[in-house]
Amino acid sequence: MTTAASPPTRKDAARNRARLLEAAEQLYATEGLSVTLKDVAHRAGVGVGTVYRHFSTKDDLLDAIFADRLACATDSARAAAADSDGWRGLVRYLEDSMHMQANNCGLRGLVVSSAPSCPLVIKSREEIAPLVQQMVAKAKEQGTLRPDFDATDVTFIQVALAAIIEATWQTSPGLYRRHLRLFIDGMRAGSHREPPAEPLDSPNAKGSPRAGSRSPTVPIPGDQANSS
Amino acid sequence: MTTAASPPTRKDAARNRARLLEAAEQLYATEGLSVTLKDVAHRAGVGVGTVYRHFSTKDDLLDAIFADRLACATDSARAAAADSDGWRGLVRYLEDSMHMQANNCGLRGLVVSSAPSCPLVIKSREEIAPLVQQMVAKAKEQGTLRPDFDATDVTFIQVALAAIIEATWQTSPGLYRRHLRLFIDGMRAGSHREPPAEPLDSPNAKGSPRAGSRSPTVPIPGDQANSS
DNA sequence: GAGAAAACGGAACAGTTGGTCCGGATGTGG
DNA sequence: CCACATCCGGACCAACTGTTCCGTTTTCTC
Repeated sequence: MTTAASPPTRKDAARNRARLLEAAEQLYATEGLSVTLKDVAHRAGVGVGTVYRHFSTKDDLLDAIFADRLACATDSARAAAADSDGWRGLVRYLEDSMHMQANNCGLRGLVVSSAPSCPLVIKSREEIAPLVQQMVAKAKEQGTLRPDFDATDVTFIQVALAAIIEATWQTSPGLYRRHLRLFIDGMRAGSHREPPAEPLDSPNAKGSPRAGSRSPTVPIPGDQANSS
Repeated sequence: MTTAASPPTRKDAARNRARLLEAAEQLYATEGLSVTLKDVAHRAGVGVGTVYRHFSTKDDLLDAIFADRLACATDSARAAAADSDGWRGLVRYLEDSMHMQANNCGLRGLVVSSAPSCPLVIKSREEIAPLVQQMVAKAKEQGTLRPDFDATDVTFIQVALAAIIEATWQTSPGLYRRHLRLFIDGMRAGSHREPPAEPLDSPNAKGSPRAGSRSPTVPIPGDQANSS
């Protein structure tokens, strides 16, 4: 379909494309998704128009840059799911994925975004989800993961730790591992004392679940149940 | 000092101020800090100029609105610190503070912000910090909190859970309690298996602490230690 | 080389945002 | 009832974003 008459790419075009990719990769990794296309162009030593000649939109550029990172994350999940020890695989996947996020601000932003605009991010999530389910199921069978743990909780742990990394990576890049360990210790079989709330897909996991269970220590003015 | 010739505030001025406060409170609570001053003015039925007549800047407005919320948070911490059972106080403080954040998007944004621009937020943090330290110390003495827990970890738990709330409050407003419980279970004395990383104020809690401990499951291209 | 096709660069555009200004409406005190 | 201080409203400004456009430059082919 696309075999017809691909015009032989010009030398300068190829060079600029490479420069753009490298500049964007560096900038997005260190500065996060908020960097401007003007910044990318400037760093690459080209004009903004050139950026749009190679990438039709900003999301296109992001896709091109983070393709291998996301593939790497999928590989990590695959390897972890293949581990015969479910618990070990799960812990390794968490450590690996958070390690990647700790070293790439842009990747962190992509993973956390609730409504990702890049198709590759969506694809990556769809690929990883069943792998995580495998790990969770295996670890539960083997009795090392607390039985009320849900596969969807893994995503939220990643979101939570990403926020911690975001707040601390400049001053203590490795601090997040401390709280990852805290989460992991809470995931272990036998560490829970009370029945937790319902997992995500439970229909009645909504509203203020504490209502009637006990009154808060102090009145809470912002409480939707009280206000107005 | 301000007793001299306070001009008797005009009726419409007082009315508009009240309208602005109510509109801003509602909007910031439901929409988060990203709402525009134009939105606030429109909702209050006034013009933007009127907003700036009453509040010199956006931060001023935020301070005025969230003053009682922040005071409430401080009260919660005070009450929790007064609990004779350190563990119970700590858990209640976490539950209360997260409950407040779950019901107010704007408050959540203020608490999470790494560089708060509102003076009241800074003041609130300074007041709460020693109270949290009291709870942590007490719970450690009583042997219910794992001894390697640090008072600064409380802040990060709040940041982490705020991110979870941010991602889920629209679809499952109470889901965050599930992960709060996960964290709490990880905080219990006796739940840890390995020595965790150093707390925040440790001088050597930086760099990739995993280096040399073991190689990642898959190569990580974004790793700063590998790249370039 | 010369000429055409392709790529380049950055000014310009549209859409945000927080914040300013001033003519005109509105209360208030005498 | 009226003069005057005060307040109101929204047009306006500056700064920022992603994106488009077009005159100019570079490269490739003959």
